[in-house]
Amino acid sequence: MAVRSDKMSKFHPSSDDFLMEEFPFYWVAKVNSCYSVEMEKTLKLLNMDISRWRVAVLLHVHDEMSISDIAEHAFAKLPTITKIVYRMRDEGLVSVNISESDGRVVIVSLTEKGEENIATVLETTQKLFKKAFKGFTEAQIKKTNLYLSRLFANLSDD
Amino acid sequence: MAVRSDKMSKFHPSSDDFLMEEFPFYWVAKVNSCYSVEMEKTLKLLNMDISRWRVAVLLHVHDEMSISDIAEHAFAKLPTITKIVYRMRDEGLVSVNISESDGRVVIVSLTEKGEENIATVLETTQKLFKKAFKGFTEAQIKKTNLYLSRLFANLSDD
DNA sequence: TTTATTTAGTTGACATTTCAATTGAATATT
DNA sequence: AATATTCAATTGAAATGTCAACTAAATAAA
Repeated sequence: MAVRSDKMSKFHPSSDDFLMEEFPFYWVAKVNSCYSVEMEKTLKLLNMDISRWRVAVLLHVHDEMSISDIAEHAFAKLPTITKIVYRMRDEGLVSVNISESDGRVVIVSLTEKGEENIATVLETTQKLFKKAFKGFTEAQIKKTNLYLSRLFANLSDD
Repeated sequence: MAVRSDKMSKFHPSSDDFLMEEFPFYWVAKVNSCYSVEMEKTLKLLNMDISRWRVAVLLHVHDEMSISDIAEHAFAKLPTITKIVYRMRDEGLVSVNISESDGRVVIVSLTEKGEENIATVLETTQKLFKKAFKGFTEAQIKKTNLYLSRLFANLSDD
């Protein structure tokens, strides 16, 4: 037990022998940032950004979502998504309708223009994803997902 | 070759059998977001936020850094870091000096108050890190770091 | 049925982030 | 030495994200 906590201590920023490069959350932030920057390069050509992209790809996969569904899966707060959605509506990328079964709920879906737009983005970013996973086996990608999902589960466990 | 690209295709958002939960960058963003939210809870008690924390922990580890060094390691743009640094200076957390060897360079370091502050944060966030790594062996943490660092290397490789 | 509570979303004020343009120091070129 | 170029950092304007307070619909409690 003493040995185990000794070995593990270096992963905590308070430790004397702590190294940033050993800290998973450093790498998570670094990869996330780098991925965002690379995506932005492609998205800028289509007057999109990471926020619009996240919303659009969710709608591409799920067809119809409420504002709070989107907020949950796009990792942003409700007011943030509200504003992104109406920005995207003003740009003709999504359509916005009130749910028939529940008058409080706003249903968002991609317009034709939105679908075309995301198709272009997906086509263009293919190369990026290929490059990102270069040298990874299927098993390694799955393991990456597994470790990350476990970190997430641990963090959100109360 | 055909088999391999078939197996790998589901990790690309353009694929028909794509699932968000199989997409590493989805998990990266999710973990990053959840980590940030949890950290903010602790940091708020000390009038800090993620930005100040990132700068402070870098200075805690490296003692002295230029603005652009900080920008590079804190994953933010130069103007962003400039403003965070002077905000932190106004709050008495860091001191700011012009480099003696190069008049363009601004050297930033933690003040005593800044060090005290980060010590408190580190103490308080110990629990969070313990929780996050619960069930992880040392080897698994290292593997997580390895996979993430490989994703990063691939992404930033041109 | 009336009232209270919960839930989904919106709005305005505010802090923060970013881009584009700029300053000024250091280096390279002529 | 004079000029041009590059580099580090700063600034103001514009866009974005978030909190707190609010509206309105749905549900629960009285």
